Amino acid sequence: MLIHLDFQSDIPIYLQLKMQIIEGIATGKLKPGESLPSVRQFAEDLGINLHTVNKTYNLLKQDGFILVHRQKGVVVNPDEGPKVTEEYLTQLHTELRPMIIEAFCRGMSKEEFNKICSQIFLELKEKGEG
Amino acid sequence: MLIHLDFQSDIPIYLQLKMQIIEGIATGKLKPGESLPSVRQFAEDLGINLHTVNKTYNLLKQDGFILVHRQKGVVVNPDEGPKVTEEYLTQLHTELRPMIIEAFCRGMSKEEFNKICSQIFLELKEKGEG
DNA sequence: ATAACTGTTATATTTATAATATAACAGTTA
DNA sequence: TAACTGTTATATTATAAATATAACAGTTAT
Repeated sequence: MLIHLDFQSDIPIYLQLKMQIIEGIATGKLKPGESLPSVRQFAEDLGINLHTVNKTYNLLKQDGFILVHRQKGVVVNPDEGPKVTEEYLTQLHTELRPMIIEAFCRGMSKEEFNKICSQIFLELKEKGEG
Repeated sequence: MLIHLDFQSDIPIYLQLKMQIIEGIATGKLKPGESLPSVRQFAEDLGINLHTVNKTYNLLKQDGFILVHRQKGVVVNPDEGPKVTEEYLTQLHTELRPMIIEAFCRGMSKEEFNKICSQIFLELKEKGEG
């Protein structure tokens, strides 16, 4: 699993890492049941602190993307991953709203907006198949 | 212009204020050419610091949503507001990507995702007409 | 059993950002 | 002259991110 962290970004490292792991799962680079490095090994590989990786793992565990076995270590959820819950929909709506408000204000139509979203969806699908 | 700030939110106040002003412009509650309170007056009304309002105004000015005349004070851009620039599209894409990755990972189809976006668009349109 | 590993927890420190507090400057307006 | 405008500067407080060390409890392989 190849990770690239931007230390100059205003996005916290633990969130960058979380996103890229989710992307790995989404595109199939990380298969269900596949192991992830230990917090110490991953931290060393990425040149960051153990606690930063641990923070990321805790978030992913909380969302149901990964499981933490006392024996097997950290593993991509081998069963069904997290689904579209009510809680998630609320969060998604909260995050989308301000973005759409600005898009609307700039004169972007919902068709244009949806086109951009669809394109990102297709890119993910292609990565998953390719 | 009615503003509600959530001091418990993890979203910074200056961003909450920025979003709500843009929403006001989007929904027509703030008309082109309309005046906004001075930094001091607005800060007093909202119970926050002068500099927090100033930070918001500077961001809105930078994006072209408002103008700052030495005489007239702060005014909603009376001409055409900011449009869909290349820079904006890049930013939008960067913000949308992680959200769509998670949606995709949770098994949400692009049709479902677009439906949610469309609904938010329609809500804004209704507010603007109503 | 000893050693090396696992996630987890605790504590402390450094760094960066958000927000506030005062103060002042230059220009405008009544 | 007095009261306002945005702007700038400086300092302080509060919070979150990231790091540094250390330890604990359980597992695994030698």
